[in-house]
Formats: sequence, structure tokens, C-alpha cells
Amino acid sequence: MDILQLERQLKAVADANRLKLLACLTDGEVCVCDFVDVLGISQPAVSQQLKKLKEAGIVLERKEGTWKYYRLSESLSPVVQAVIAQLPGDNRCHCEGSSCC
Amino acid sequence: MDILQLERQLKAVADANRLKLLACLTDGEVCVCDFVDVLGISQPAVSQQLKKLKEAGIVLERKEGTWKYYRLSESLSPVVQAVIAQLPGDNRCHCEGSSCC
DNA sequence: TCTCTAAATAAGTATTCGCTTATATAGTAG
DNA sequence: CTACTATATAAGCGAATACTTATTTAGAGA
Repeated sequence: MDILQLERQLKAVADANRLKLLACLTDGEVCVCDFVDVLGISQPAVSQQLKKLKEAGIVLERKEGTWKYYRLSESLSPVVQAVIAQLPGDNRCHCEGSSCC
Repeated sequence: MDILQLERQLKAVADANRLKLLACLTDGEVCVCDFVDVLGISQPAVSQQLKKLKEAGIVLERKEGTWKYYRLSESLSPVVQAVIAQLPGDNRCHCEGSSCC
């Protein structure tokens, strides 16, 4: 992997809020509205962060009605895999008990 | 590793110039003056970038007269190890042929 | 001592980043 | 159609980033 591409991947994950998003996603699909509660930031801020992860090829999206679900890509670079492996695994950020699902 | 500490490590390596510094260091110790040629930025800029890597615990320094040599830490976190493993390995940034050594 | 060199620090600046609020888009339901 | 909801986009702003040049610190050597 060349240095500029590596830089792009690292910049995409080098942020506490985006790392929390990834931590949530290790358990499976999550919809945008759940992230708002988890991060304590506004809905547009969540959308913007998810967009960055999407543009870096780290997450994929699936639309279902008015909702949008995000999940980890199946083909992650070794570096991103290593990052995800370090994330705490006990995340309560799923649709169970949430308003939208 | 907690998310804030992970963020700190990732921010430290999420920059093309710092990745180039690390790429040079995979072959062993390098002194500051050599990095100036490699990166094509000013000497103070190199010092500032090395300081960030040092503060993140990724590199160590050794002083010898007026020169200062930097090397990779022996105890790198799994994520930083993964990053370094992805760096190109054919780096010509050592004291051979350089002005200072 | 004085001078030279290597590296670090200080100060200034342009760019990038991550949030905010306001607005637009798209789908559901009546 | 209108009304409501979920998400995305636009615009603006303060903080952080990464350079620059100028200066300081520290060691080597005449």
C-alpha cells in the first residue's frame, strides 16, 4: 500500500467519534438514528462522520425505507482490521430498545 | 486499549510526512538532518513532526554530540506495528553519503 | 573566548477539521 | 395532495494542524 493511501485510511479512523462508530458496528448493522444517542452529537454531525468512513471504504450502507443502515465493509485493509481489533467490544448501540427499529 | 489512547496513536501516524519518517526508521537509526532531504521540508518542520512521534511513544531519541538520532521504540502497540508493516521498505534515507555522518 | 553547526522553540499564517443550525431530499402514511 | 420522519447537504465558525521564518540552545573546535 502506498503512503498516501495509507494516510487516507488512517485519517479516516483517527477520530474518537469515528472510532466509537466503528466500535458499534463490530456487533453488526446499526442505523443512523442510534448513533446520535451513542455519540451525543447532532444528527448532521453523525451523517458527516459516516460519510468519511464510507468514502474511505470502511463502511457500507443499505437503505430500507426512510432508514439507512451502516455496516463494516467485508474487505478491510490490514491496518483498519488492526484498529478494529483494538476496539472495546461491549457496545450497546443497537436497535433493541431504540426508537427507530 | 481505550478509545482516546487509540485516537492519540492514530493521529500521530495519520500524516504522510510522519509515515515517511517511520518508513525511514524501519531500517534503523536516522539523524534529523537526513530527514530534511527526504521530506523536502524545513528543519524546524522535521523537528516538530519528530516531537509528535516521540510524544506518542513511537520513536526514541539518542543524542551524540550535536547530532540527534531517532529510532523506532521497541514496544509498539499492535496498531502502530500494523501501520509500519504496510510501509514500503526500500528507503534510502540513511547516513551513508549524507553530510552529517 | 569566538565561531560554526545541529537541533529545538517561538511566532505567525493558511488550511483543514468537526461541530453547529438551517435547509433540502426522500420515503411513509393519512 | 399534506404532514411527518429519517437522512443528507449547505453554510458558518472556532479549534487544531502543518508549514514558514526568525531566534534560541547546545555542543565542537580553533
